[in-house]
Formats: sequence, C-alpha cells, structure tokens
Amino acid sequence: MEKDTNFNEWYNDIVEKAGLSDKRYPIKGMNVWTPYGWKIMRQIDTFIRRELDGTGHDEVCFPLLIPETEFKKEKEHIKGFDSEVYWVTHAGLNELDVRLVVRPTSETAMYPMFSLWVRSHTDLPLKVYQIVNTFRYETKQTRSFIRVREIHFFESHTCHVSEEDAQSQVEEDFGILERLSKELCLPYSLLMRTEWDKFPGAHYTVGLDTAMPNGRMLQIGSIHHYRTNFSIPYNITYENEAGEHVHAHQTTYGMSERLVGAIIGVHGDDKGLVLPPPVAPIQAVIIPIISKGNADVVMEEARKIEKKLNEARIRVKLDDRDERPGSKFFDWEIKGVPLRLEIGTRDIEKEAVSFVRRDDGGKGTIATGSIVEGVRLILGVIRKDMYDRAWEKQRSNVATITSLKDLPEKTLRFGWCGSEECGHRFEDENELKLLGTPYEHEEFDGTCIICGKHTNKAAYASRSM
RNA sequence: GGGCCCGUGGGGUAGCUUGGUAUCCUUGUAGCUUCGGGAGCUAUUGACUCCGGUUCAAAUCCGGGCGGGCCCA
Repeated sequence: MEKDTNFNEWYNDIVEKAGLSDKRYPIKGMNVWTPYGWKIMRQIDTFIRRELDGTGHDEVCFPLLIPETEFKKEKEHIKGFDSEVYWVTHAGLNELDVRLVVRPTSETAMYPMFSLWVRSHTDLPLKVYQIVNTFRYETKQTRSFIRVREIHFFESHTCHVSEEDAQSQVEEDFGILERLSKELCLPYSLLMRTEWDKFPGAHYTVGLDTAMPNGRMLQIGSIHHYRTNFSIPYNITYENEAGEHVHAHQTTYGMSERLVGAIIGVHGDDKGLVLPPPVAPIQAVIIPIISKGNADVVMEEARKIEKKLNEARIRVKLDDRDERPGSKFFDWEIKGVPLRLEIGTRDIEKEAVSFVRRDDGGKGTIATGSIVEGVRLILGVIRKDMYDRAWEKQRSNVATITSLKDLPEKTLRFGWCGSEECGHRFEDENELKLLGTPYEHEEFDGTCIICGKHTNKAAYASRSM
C-alpha cells in the first residue's frame, strides 16, 4: 500500500495490519483498543503522567456523568457542545427528572467541585488532570484515532490567582509539549485559533497542529486560557490577602489518542508503521536465524541477549515462532518495531549481533559484549533522526502564498488583516479552514489576501483532515 | 450538511444482471519438513450484516435499520 499516493486507504490498512485497533465493534466511532495499540497509548499516557506529576499537577478522576443543570451554566460552552453530547435520560424503568450528560469534556463536571475546593489564595494554583474517555457524537465520517466518538484523552485543569499567573501556566504547558514532541518525534505548530473557532467559552485557544502527509493539518491538542469565563458562572472564588473574594483565572490543556494517529501518519511508510523508540511497545526484536543443527546454540545465544537487554529495561522481544525469518521481518516491519536484531551462526562466530533500523533501513553489527550500550545508542540515534526528519517535513509543508489561484496541497501561509469578515470570506470561498495566527512572534510583511490591506500578521490555513 | 458506493468464513474476494448446489486466495488448527527477506506438502475448522416484504424458493429482487468507504461543502 502506498502512503503518498493514497494516504486515506494506507492509513486504514496500517491500523488494521499493525493490530492497533479493531473497528468492527458495532458502534460507529467506538473502536476496540487491541493490545498493541493500547500499549502505545499507555506509553504516551505514562509519559504524560510523568510530565504533569513533575510540574505539580495532581491526578484525579471525575465521574463520567454530568447533571444537565451543571452542564448548562456557561452559555457559550453549551452552545458549542449541545449538538454532540450523549444523554442519559433513563435509569432502569424510570425517566430521570434531571437528565445526565455523558462528558464531552470535563469542565462542567469539575468546576462545581472546584468552587468547593478553592477557598483561599493559599489553595492556588490548583492544578489537576485526568486521563479518561470522553464522548462526542460525531456525525461526520469517523476514522480510527483521528475522529472517534469515544475519545481517550488527558485534560489538565488549573485555577490561578490572576491572569498573569494563568498565563505562566500556559507557558509551562508549552514546555511539556516540547518534551512530548521529542519523545514522540512529532513536530507541531502553535496557532492562535480565530475568535469563531476557539474552544466554546475560552478567552483564547492555542491549537497544536501537526502536518500529515496529504498536506493537511491534524490538530493534536489544545491549550486554553479561560480568564474568568468559567469561574464566574461556576462561582470559583478565593479570598485574597486583603480579605476580598475574587474569581480565579483558569486554563486547560488537552491531548488525545490523536497523538497515535499523528505518529502513524507522520512516521509510517509503505512497509507499515514506524514507531518512535520511546513509545514503541517493543523497542528491539530478536530474530534467531536457525539452520540445520544449530538451533540450540542460536537460541541459547538469543536468550542470553534477550536477558541482557531485558535487565537493562529495554523493551525487547525474542521472536521464537516456528516461522521463516523473512516472514518475521515483514511482521515486525508492519508493527513498526524500531530495531531488529538478528542472531545466526555467522554472528555468533564474530561475537556480534546484526541489526537493521526500521526508520531508514540502516544496517550494521553490534559487538555482543557491548550489546546494551549499542542498542541504547542506536535507539537514541533513531529517535533523534526521526525527530529531525519530521520537523523538516513539517516546515517544508508550509507554502507562503500571495494569491489564491492554484493552491498547493500544503498548509498555506498568507497575510490576513485579522478581520472576521475577511476570515469568513477566506474560508467560505476556498474550502479551507483558517487555523489561526502564529502564537509566537513571526516576521511578516505583506497584504491581506482578501482585502489587500497592509498587514504584518501571517495566518495559516489548510484543508481539514 | 450534500452526493455516490459497499456489506458473503478472522482478512480479501467470486457468485447477484437472469432467484434454486456458495468460488478462489489468505488466515487459523494438527502433523511432516524448512529457516540470513513472505518455503513446501498433507489433513482440517470456519461465511451470505439485521429486520420486514415479494416468491414454491432469496446471498441474489424491493423497503428500512445498523455498520463501513470515497468525494464534495
């Protein structure tokens, strides 16, 4: 299956063949995480926990159901979500007096509790997160990991004494993102979403977008600054040092299983999945090369190597199935295992192990005596190379344009005066989604591509995934 | 939001026009054999998406549900 000529089919094919997800579950957009896919997700979750724990967040777990009365407290928020929430209307044989919403996100579950938890300025900042499933009734075509109705994601929610303090939380979130990006070898653009596309109820939203091979941007997460937009309706106040009751300023940060979708799309190739070593369930696979009469010797050596790597906490698997080596090579390539180790008579004689990199096909040997150091080193190089190549692709995906004729299949960068009128016209007339303006300062000098007014603001747009 | 297409063993398919015995590949299982890029042989398990209609008879024709895919907005 060819990735570049037929990305959509390729993607579906890989998800199935690599054993990431089984979408035969009989509800649209609700797929089964099969073991290999779930292991990848768990690696990502583990990293996120480590990062959030390390930055002073506490993990919590809120109920799945939200009373309609709480859900409807913030007007913009409900407007943004009420067409895509699932309702619980019955319990047993009885119709419920107060209907329950299945969380599409947890603001409205958490904030009534925050108003109880936050009393004094000494309670702030309050920083919590949870890793849970949320539900959104997607009406569009669903797609494994990218557009689903049951979404596995993490959401962190914070409360602060001031807008500035909340702003510094946003900066901390960018730091977490940067480290996550290195781990998953995923590049991203930080784009300030337009007023009409920001999270319902937010003061502003920064979208985290990754370019897919078809030139379209995939949003992999978002960071929101709420100011006091939620703390007012939910009455989240604290008493400051002067004895006054003040509304807290809030932020949220969320990312989902789309990270898995992005990894598939960014790194995969015609042979299958290519996994970044830090999240690969199996980082190195050992293929014993057996021939007549040497099975015992080869297997013994392979087990020795397996044990050594295992003890060094490298995720290793010895493939001792009764299959021919070639067939095993194909299997593990589809599954994207970063490093393949081959052990045969020739290797044993040379006291070495042959290796093949999944990412670029590079081959070589590692001396058996330094197998742990060698494998660690190569996995490190693979991670760095994947990271660098992915960023290079992300940058080259952007095309700066001055005319709307003959648009390339890329992410477009162009001048925008910033007016809503030009923004809407741009979207409506070009079948494109305005992703927003760069969050970080970016030199630009040109004219608005719609009205022609001079502007030093660039905007980004792409077709939606 | 609109349009088009599809649903047959675990996966991929033939059969459907013209109603009557379901094809092939792959996978799975057991055994033999083989092993530095998808080996071979033998035996064997396993299917017409659901509901309703037409009919002596439905995988096949008609309607609907559920599910999947592609394109456009």
